[in-house]
Amino acid sequence: MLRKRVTIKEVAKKAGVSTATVSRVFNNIGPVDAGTRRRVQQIAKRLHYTPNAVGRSLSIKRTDAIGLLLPDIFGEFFSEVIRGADQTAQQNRYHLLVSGSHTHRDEVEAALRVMSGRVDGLVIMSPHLDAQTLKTNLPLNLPVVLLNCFVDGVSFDSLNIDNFGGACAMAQHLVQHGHQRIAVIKGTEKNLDAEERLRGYRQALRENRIAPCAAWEIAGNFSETSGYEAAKTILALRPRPTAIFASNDSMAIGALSALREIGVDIPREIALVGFDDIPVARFLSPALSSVRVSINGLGTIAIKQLVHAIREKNNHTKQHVIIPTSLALRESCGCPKTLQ
Amino acid sequence: MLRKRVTIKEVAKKAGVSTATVSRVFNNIGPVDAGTRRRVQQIAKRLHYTPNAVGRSLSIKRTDAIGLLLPDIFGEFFSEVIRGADQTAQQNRYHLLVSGSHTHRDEVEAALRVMSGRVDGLVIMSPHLDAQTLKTNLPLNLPVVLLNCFVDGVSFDSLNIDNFGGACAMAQHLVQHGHQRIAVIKGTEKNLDAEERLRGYRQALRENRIAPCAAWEIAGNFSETSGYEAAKTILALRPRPTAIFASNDSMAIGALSALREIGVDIPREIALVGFDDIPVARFLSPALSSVRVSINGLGTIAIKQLVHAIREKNNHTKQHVIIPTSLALRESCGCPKTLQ
DNA sequence: CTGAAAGCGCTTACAG
DNA sequence: CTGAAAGCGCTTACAG
Repeated sequence: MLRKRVTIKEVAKKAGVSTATVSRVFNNIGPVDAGTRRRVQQIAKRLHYTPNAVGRSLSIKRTDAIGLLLPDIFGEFFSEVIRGADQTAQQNRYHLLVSGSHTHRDEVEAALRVMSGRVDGLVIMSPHLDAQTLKTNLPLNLPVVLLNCFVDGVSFDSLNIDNFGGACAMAQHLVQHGHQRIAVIKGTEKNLDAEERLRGYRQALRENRIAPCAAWEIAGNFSETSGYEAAKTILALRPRPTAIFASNDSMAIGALSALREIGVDIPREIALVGFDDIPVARFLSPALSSVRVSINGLGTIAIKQLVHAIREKNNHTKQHVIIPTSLALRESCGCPKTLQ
Repeated sequence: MLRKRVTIKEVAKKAGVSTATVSRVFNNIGPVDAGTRRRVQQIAKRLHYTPNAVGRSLSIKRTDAIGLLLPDIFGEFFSEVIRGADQTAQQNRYHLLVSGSHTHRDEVEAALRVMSGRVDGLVIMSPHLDAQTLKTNLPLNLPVVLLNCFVDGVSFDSLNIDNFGGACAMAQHLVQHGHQRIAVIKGTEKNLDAEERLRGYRQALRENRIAPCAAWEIAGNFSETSGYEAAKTILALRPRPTAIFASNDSMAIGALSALREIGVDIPREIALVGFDDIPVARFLSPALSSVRVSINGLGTIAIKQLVHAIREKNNHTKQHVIIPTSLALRESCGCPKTLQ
């Protein structure tokens, strides 16, 4: 039996009051006679009335929700981001709405439009996105924080990982372990994180008078499978590299399984390091050395920036924050076993 | 400079047409003169106009969005669910809105209300939720699919993992390996998955004339840390169990790290198995045996059920689907090394 | 303490 | 091909 959704009107009618009164009851606002209140609540319950958020939002011009736009979601990285963001949103009395898996440009645009009407502000994590696309698809003056995006200008708050610094430090560390032939498994093409990490890697080599070499730079796309494939390619190189720098941990995990399959000893024959330090990294065997980023901190800080922007009605000086990284050194690069 | 959000009215005025025409242009509907269309588009672009989804939704009584309500999000499990759901939603031209980290009952209720107005249907994954709570917090006749929830009755579609069967089969397998003292690390209390898995474990013992023993049933909450703690407790038991059945992989990962820390050989001294078969399980060392569930299949199927419900205006016979499990047998229980 | 009415931003039969 | 007007479900000054 299909019944129409019950609205405030019907409740009002059945209770013999105006919609204004019902609204007051449901928002716990203004003075309402105790008896009236009880009657309205009873009727509402009997009718299974629940206020329609869309009507409400349109009226008050506020949604109390924050949107988080993500690229392809997989692995632990994104659940950590979501977790940090969700917690912080709730602390600030916002609900978090997540939308994911947008790889193609038109998907992103569609998602932007869908989200933009439903939230008071937006955290956007979308690798290749230009300012123009954002401006044409978002309402003027919607508070926005760009997470790991490459967008210049002063229109938006932004938050980035220190990819360059982290990658450079890690590659330096490998050199200090005595490695001279260090292969890198690159991240997704045209992805900002990927590019910066590669740049950091190259910089470290140069600083140590090692010429970067195209043969050592293997394509990858941040997935475990691509790491697996890349490792196989690397193992076939002659002379064989003695260390592998995977541009993220998922690819390092894939590489790890390839190396184990072939029976290569890590770190003795080949050292292996990753980037992100996802929670599972320390539980791998050998425990994976990685560039540590506070992943859920990413979510937390982005939401804090956004909440600030919303409170200021987006009328504030935009902030460009860079999150520092550190090295989590474990067995896979030859450092002593720890569970740091 | 704070400017008000630009609306359809302003575009209409600046373009010298009615709002109806602007609407037609933006929805690519009805006949609009090519010149008029171009003019409207130009003005809209110049003004950075983007249609307000809330106004639209209210008018057409449709949101083209589906909501996914999750409990605490962490680890790979949830990203996999989200991924499956997102993909399937997009295939059906719906946008997926995810809301997570609802543990307390009032948080869940708030989330239900917030979501319910913004979507055309809802997939709800919330371990302990009763039919009454759902009914009072959701609009009558909103299509809902319950994922891994324990709600009786015929009002909602539901989707569950065969937790009992999977756990029973895995415990049987351990017995076949010769284990007589099998400890179990339990999942979160009052969680349906947790209870069913425990029930399956006990059933297997009984079928093999092994008396279930309270000392072997260690508390846990599905997190890595709780698995770590539980393993320490188990190692102190005398006589010591020869196998550990963790109620999910995250806890197995925690247990793994505790065992390695103490220097216990897996599987020789203690066999270890998990549940879920998250992607990283096969990459652990030793590779983790686990009860395999198609996690992203969970998301996929739930969305398919929901889309069907929406199309039928919720006026269909409700379906109760149970997803089967299988055993992914690897090194950690003493089975040969494979990367299946 | 309560209600009539305007308004939030859109869509859509209807009439022209 | 185009517009005036009603309506979607709510909130909120304003008046009483």
